[in-house]
Amino acid sequence: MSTMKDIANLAGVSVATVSYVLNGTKKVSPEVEERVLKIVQKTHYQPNTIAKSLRMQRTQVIGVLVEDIRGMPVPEIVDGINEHLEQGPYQVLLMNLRLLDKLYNRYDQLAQYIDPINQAIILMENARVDGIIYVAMHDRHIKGVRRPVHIPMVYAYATTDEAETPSVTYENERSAYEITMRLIREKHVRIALVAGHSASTDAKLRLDGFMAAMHDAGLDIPGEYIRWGNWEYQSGREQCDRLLQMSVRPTAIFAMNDVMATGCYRSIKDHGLTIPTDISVVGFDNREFAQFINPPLTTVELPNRDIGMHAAELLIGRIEKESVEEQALVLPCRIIERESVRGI
Amino acid sequence: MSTMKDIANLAGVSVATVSYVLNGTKKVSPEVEERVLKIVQKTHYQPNTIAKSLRMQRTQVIGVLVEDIRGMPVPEIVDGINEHLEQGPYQVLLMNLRLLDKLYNRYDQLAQYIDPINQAIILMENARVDGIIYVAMHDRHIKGVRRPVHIPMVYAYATTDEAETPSVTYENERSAYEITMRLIREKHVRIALVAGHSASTDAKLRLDGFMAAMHDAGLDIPGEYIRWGNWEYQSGREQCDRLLQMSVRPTAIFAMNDVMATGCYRSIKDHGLTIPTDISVVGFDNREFAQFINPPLTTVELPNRDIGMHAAELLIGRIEKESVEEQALVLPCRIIERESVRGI
DNA sequence: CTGAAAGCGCTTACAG
DNA sequence: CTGAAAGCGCTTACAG
Repeated sequence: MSTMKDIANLAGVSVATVSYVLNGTKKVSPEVEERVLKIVQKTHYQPNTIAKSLRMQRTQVIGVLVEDIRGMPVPEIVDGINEHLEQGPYQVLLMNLRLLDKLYNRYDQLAQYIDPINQAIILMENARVDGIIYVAMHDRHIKGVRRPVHIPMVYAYATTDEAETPSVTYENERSAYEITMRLIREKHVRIALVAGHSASTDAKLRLDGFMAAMHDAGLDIPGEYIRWGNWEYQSGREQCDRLLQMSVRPTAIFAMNDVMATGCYRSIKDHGLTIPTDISVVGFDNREFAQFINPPLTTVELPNRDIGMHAAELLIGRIEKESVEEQALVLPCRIIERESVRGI
Repeated sequence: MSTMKDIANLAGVSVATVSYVLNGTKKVSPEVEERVLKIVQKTHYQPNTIAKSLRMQRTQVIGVLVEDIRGMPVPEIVDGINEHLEQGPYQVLLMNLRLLDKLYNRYDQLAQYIDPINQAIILMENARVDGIIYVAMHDRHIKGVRRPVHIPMVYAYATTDEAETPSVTYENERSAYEITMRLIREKHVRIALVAGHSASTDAKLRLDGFMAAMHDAGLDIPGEYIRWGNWEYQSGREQCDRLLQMSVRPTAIFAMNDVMATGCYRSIKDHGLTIPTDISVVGFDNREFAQFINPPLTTVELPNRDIGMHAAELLIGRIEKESVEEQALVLPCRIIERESVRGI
């Protein structure tokens, strides 16, 4: 691979001049410029980013640290980051903590993985990334994570109380409120909740939203209508079984995620009932399969790509010091109306 | 951030010596070693990877170029790459071509995106990655892509005729053969095919497997039993509708992917029939939802993570010149037995 | 308008 | 066993 020195020799100029014409950082006479450019073309010269980074003390690389690339919202968030980055010169150094299996349904136990997380951050610092985006798998409050020195960091899909560290999440509680209201507006009164794992922040926020909607509508919630699952299919099915064995059945179920909603579908079918004729069901997440199941599921779409785009935007803003924008963005979700809800 | 020079000054030695103790590249007297290490601890010294890369002429970074991070097999393949890389010192520079929407169901049109692909490869070369893994979204034969200079490249989930360029794919045709045989072993005779988009390599390979199995079993395939869809839900539903309106209906359907299989589910339900009592259905891909639908779908699991792991292994092997292993790996799939098949 | 030179932070022959 | 020095490929004051 040829270097600027090669170009300089061939063109009979100094490397400084080559640098000036390549970067347009200084006026250069047209003849010299043309001479240099011709050689550059001929030799297919390509700059060495590493050398440039060392000299400039910035790499134009941002570190993206994901809890697990397979985690539900993660690819879309990363895609959003990439989309925002398409405008600029930044590249992405990806580190995958691979915590999916380890962390699954253990929302309280991120603490024991703080070491590998911090280790990854140190590696990114050593690689001299210009900034870091931490991409979580759950809407969690993260603490104890290393604060990188001299470079900005932003949290996507999670929050932190680290000062000066922006985060981008979504309207978890409000969306639960809205979709519950959706049911209430259809005149449902006996509405049951199939909740996620009780230790998770998501479950708490969605529970709050549900309760608030019911309260605002003046509706009663029998204690036994609140069924705690663990986000998994099987728990959705089992908790729905319980609901359907009650003497006074609910007419609508809010499952806190689409997977558990699918478990409810199964249970309802097993009981010889039909959705939405006999009972309405709504989910949360708008997983791809929500449109494929029978009947297609009304659910809440998360703004995953927007989370990524905004996280990247906040980070770049800090890197380039243009602005220290709002600290904690909370993006709206969208209710996707399908065929699993019917009025009373 | 402190540098080796700082450490050297504080310890009263040369930077060479600091480098020797940090990397263990030369014997150093125990006293000096201890002195240096103490300073390193105290200052929290961390090496500058960029400087090291420039000097060593290798970055220990591998470029991962994905057609789209949201594409079905991609996160798992990337996860496999990461898993293999956990052993070593390599990091990942991720470039996301974001071709999902552009390329969806346009299997013949990769050619028009060759420019951005090659541009991405050049950027990776400039970043001096030690090697590149190209991760495709479809089992395709890729040509015309730039061959990076001086660094190895391997294709994951696709093949190429570029000489010396290894690829890792899966047993597409053979798996279609196997799952068709699965149906035949259950005494099905009237087996229909809901095929993917006719321009895609996947569809061709799976068709070949299907035909071979039918042929080997001495079974007849009425022309109208071969229904061409386009991989999408709606096409699965429509083609299945056609099948069910025939005077002699099939007793089993092989849908070339799980999404179209789900379309078949819908169609079958609409016709008042039941799976698997009235008709058996099998899919391909083992998408997550295959376990959630009613009844759970028998399908083919792709070795996505293994593809990533092997791709990384092949690449590292070439980078470190340990071996020039087999050129084209083709990994086996696994049939996942669930409840959508019944014997006659 | 152009170039000589310093320097980013490392590693590694080479000399002692 | 230790160190002075060159050099990886760039950018950028500084001088002319």
